[in-house]
Formats: sequence, C-alpha cells, structure tokens
Amino acid sequence: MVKLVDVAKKARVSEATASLALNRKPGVNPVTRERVIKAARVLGYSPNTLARGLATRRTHSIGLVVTDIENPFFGSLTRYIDQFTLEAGYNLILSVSNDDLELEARIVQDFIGKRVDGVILVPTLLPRRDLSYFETLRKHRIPYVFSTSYYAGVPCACVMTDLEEGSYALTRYLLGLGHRDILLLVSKSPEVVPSKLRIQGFRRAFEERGLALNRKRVVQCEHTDFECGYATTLRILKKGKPDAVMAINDIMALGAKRAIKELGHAIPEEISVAGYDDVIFSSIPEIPLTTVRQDTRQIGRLTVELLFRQIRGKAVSAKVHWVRPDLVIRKSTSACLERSRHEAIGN
Amino acid sequence: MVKLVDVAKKARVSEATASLALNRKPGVNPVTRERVIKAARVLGYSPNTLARGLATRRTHSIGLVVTDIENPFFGSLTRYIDQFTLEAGYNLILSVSNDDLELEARIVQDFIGKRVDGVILVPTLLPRRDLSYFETLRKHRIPYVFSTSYYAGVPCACVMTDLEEGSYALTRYLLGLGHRDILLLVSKSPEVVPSKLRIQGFRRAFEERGLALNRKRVVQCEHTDFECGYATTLRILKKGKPDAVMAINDIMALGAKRAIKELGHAIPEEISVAGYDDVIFSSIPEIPLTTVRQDTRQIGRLTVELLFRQIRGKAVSAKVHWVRPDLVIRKSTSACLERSRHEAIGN
DNA sequence: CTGTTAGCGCGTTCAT
DNA sequence: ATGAACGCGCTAACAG
Repeated sequence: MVKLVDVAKKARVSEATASLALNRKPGVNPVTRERVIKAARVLGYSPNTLARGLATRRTHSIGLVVTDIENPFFGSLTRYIDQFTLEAGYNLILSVSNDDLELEARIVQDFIGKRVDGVILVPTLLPRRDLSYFETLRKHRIPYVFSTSYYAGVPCACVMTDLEEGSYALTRYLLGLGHRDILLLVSKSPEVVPSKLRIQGFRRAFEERGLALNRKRVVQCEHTDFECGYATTLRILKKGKPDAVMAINDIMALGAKRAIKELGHAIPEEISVAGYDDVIFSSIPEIPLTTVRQDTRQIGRLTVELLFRQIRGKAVSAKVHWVRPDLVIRKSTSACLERSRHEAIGN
Repeated sequence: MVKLVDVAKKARVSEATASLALNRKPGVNPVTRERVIKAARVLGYSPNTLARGLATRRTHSIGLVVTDIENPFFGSLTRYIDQFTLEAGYNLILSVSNDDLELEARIVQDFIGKRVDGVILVPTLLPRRDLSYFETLRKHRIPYVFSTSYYAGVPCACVMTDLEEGSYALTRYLLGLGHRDILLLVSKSPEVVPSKLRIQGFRRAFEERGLALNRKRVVQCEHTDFECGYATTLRILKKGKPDAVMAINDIMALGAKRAIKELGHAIPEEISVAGYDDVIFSSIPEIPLTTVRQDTRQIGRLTVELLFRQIRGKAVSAKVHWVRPDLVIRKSTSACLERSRHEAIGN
C-alpha cells in the first residue's frame, strides 16, 4: 500500500510538501510540484480518504436516503441529485430505506458515523414519531434537507412539488369534465404529508364548486404499488362504479386501470383514470395516462443547492420550497358521459 | 463532538476497555460493559467510522457502480444488491456512471480512496480499453465483481443472465411463428458483451434452421432508450417492413412499438415486437410485451455472494456465472400472417 | 518555499 | 479484567 510518505521519499521532499503539491495548494515550487505529481502517478498512489477526512473533518461525501429505487420517479430524482452533487465535487452515498422507519434511522446513523458533510432525506410514507436522529445530526452539525416530502415537527428545509396545487388542478379538471363521484387512492397513513396535501387539494376543488366531499371516497391503501392499486380498485368497484379514479402515483393508477378493464368498463368512456408523478412510462402511447408531472430535475437541483448553502455555512430557513406541478392531460380521462346526460356541465 | 474518550471517562474506565465493551468483544466484565454502553447511549455517542476504518483497515462498505438508475431494471438490481449487502452487515455506496467511461473510472478511483471492502461494477455499454483502474484495485487488494455484463480482458468473476440463450430462445420462438425478416436493435458498439451475446443467440437460432442471417438487419443504435428505439425503427420501416422487431431492452422495444403504430401497422398482426429484461412495466395490460426476463434478485444475490466470498479471503474463479433467462410470451408477438400464406411453417 | 511536529479518533498490542 | 502507549495515513500550524 503506497502512501504519502512513499511519494514524498521518491520525490525527495517532505510529507508536508508532498501533501501541498498533490492538493494543488499554493506555496510550492512548480518544479517540485510536478516532481511530486509524477512520483505519485508512477507509484500508483491513491490518497486514503479516511485519513484525510479524519484530519480535515470533511469527507466531501453526502448521504442520500431514498424509499424506493425501483420506482423510476425516485430513480430519476436520484440521478439528478447524483449529477449535481458530483458537479459540486462531492460524492453521493445512497441507501434505500424501503419505506421502513427503523431502517431509515439506521441508515442515517450510519451516515453520521461516516461523517458525511450533509444528508438528503426522502421521507417514508409513514409518520415518524421518534425524531432522535435529527437531534444527533444537529449535534454533529451535519446539515440535512428533505426532498419530495418532510416529517412534521422537524425544523428543516424541504424541496418538493406543490402536491396540493397539483391535486387541486387535477381534481378541478375532472370536476370540469362532469365527474362527481371521484375515488382518491392514498397511502396507508393519510396524515402523512404526501397524502395529506393531495387530499387537501382534492377537497379544495370540491369546495370551490360548493360540492360536498364524500370522505369514503378517499381510500387508504396498504402499499402504493401496482398490485395494491389493482386490488383496492377491484374491491371498491364491486360495490359501485365511480366516475373517475385518482391515484397517489402513476404505478398505482396503472393497477387501477387493470382492475377497471378486468371488470369490463371502458377507459375513459365509463371511468376516467389519473395518476401522479408522470413517470417516463406514463407517456408511452399504450399507457396515455393523465397525470401530474413532478419536475425531478428541478427538485434535485434545488435540494442540492439548499444543502450546499448550509454546508458553506449559510443559514437556510426551515421552510418548504415548492416546485410547480404540471397537469398533463392524456387519453385516460374524458368527459363524464353519464352526468352530461343529466346535468349541465359547468366550465 | 463526543468521542470514545468521553464515553470512557463517563463510565470511569480506560479508552481501551470502552472500545472492547462497545464492540462486544470478550474479556470485559459484563457489569462494566453495561456501564459503558449506557454511557455511550446517554452521551449520544456515534463512533467515527473514518477513524475506525483507519485503524482496522476495513470499512464495512462496498461500492456499487450502476450505469442508469432511471431504468427500473437497474433500479431493481440495485435494490437487491443493497438488501443483501445490508443483511451481511455492510453498507452500500452507490454511484451512477451514466454510461460514461471516464466517469466510471473516476467513481472507482473514489471507491478505492474510500477504501471500500469490495466493488460491484455494472459495466457501461462501451468497450473499455484503459483497464488501469482494475490494476489499482488489485494492488489495493480490493475484491471486485462484475454484474450484468463484463469487460473483456479483465480477470474477474461475473454474474449475468445468459443473454445468448435468452436471445436464442426468443429468436427461435419468432422463427417458429414464421417470421424470417427480423430486425435486431442493439447498442452503438456491437462488440460489447451485452450486444455481442444477443447477436450470437440471434444468429444461432437462424443457423439452426439453416437460414442465412441478413447482417443488415442487426442495427446499431446510438442510445438504448425509448427515443432511439422509436427513431431508429421509424427510419428503417420507411425503407421496408420487417416481420418482427427485437430490441436489446424493453424500453427500446416500446419505442419501436410507437414507431410501428405511427406508420399504421398493426401489432402483432403485421409486425411482432419483443423486448428484453421484463421490466415491471412490460407486464402491464396495456403494454403486453413479449420479452426475456432477467432475474434481478438472483443476479443480485449471486453477485453479493461472490464478492463476500472474496472478502472472506476465499479464491473465486474469474469465470462468468450464468443466470437462466426466461422467455415471457405476451401479446406483442404472434404468427407471421404473410409468411404463413406462402410457406409451411416448421415446428 | 520547505521540513518538523502534533493531532484527527479509534483499535490493538503488551503490561499489569 | 483493565490501562498505557503506539500506529493507521493525512493535514495543519509553526519553524526555518
């Protein structure tokens, strides 16, 4: 294992000079510097980041916790966060929490142990009561930022799509098409931010029209995947046909579509379906899903920016930085035929 | 920053004893041990992994390089690799190479600097000539394993699907349906393992039937994404209609489907389409893509297993460990109507 | 400009 | 069973 002292010897300088030269710091003769750099290359020297981190108290790595890396939405977000941190000269350490609160805590603890310079956290879809690791992060003066969602009660900046607005826009659009009996599929814990905001936007659109919101149409699902979207929709449709189905994400919406088709209903003629996220697959001609796009690139960019601002010592207010959602209308939604026979449809 | 010495003081023992106690090593009085552990908890002690790694020369973290984390295929693979390494008590450091050779090299160099205990590499879709970082890995005695593909000329174990076999099975199936003029969309550099093997399987199926393979039907694409699958297919179809189109992955196949539909051809009646990977979206009713499934869980499990065998000091032969592919027949393929009018279709 | 020295926080002999 | 002293590889502060 060739180390700094070996390089120094070969270049006939002291360890300190070798260090300065290799780190391109000022105050070292250009000729000596080149000699050191060459010696390092010849010997195949690769600096030990651990030792460096121990000495400088900075690791140049930031930790990212993601809930579900199989979902292209988070895949895309991860890609951009990785890209932007890399451009800033930092490395990303990624771990997958799999929506498990305890695992998430372990991961963050590990990040702290690794002395990362910052943490980006994509919260799980479960309410977190034990906030102790945030306290540990604070004690260690490790900056952290929420991305995509946040845990209530944690004083921390957050970058996320204005889900309430997106949900509102989508619901308003559906109501405008004459739909009244709209099913909303949310997560297991509806009090969690991503669900809560979507429900709020949903309700706002109804109230705006002076319509009452049937709370029973807001359905909690154990998981937020294809299977669960399918099973839940199937179960509910057997008890009565809604005008439209909105899901918390695209993949659940696709599950819902499957259930609807299986029961012989036409989409969108009989039932409209809408998702959320605008995952790449949703734009494919076969899928044509109406959805609300979340700009992962923008979210990633702002998240990284906010984190680095803190790393550079600047204070960042613990508020939410909202990213604008984008209603994307495709072919899984259309006017509600049944209603239009009975009622006049408002604008 | 509370450190080991602080814990030791609070527990009224020496640093050495505190270390032994916290690491649950033998030779320390159970009572003292509890006292130490409690002191650590009270103080919110979080051991500095850097210092530990420096002292023990083991970091308990392994590095993973992935090419494209937006593709659910790699998302799924990453999920399993993360899971299995975690179960083994190791942490994963993930970086995205974005199919960039130079970036890949930088990432691996960084892993070496971080003194990871092992590296898992998903090679890019480009041929790698500069093999120097493998030499550096060897010098540092850091074990490494290829997953999903490998670079020719590097003595290293690899876990991947038997792509040749999968491609053969799929081609054979299409030939059996009467298709003869089959388009094969591969990557920019056809000499790269994932493309080469698919082409070989393709050819074997043709030769088995005594058919000549029209080399012009093996088409190289700049990228392996939806857009490129779409554009390439569009371009080629304008010069003549093939019986079927096979793509190197599912997402390209979907691009091909779009092009075919856009030109007004029916799938599968006029042109059959098949993909590769069996990404979750391919199973969705709207997509019904015939494809070759790769068992990401199995690949992930074996990859991690092979790496840890090396980490434990056991020798591992530098051969490829093939995982069985699985032909999945859905509704994007069917018998070739045109041929069946003219020729008798073999079994 | 360059060399000397003292930590960074922890694990690990070797005594006791 | 416990403690003192040293080393892991590197950077930073201070001399020269």
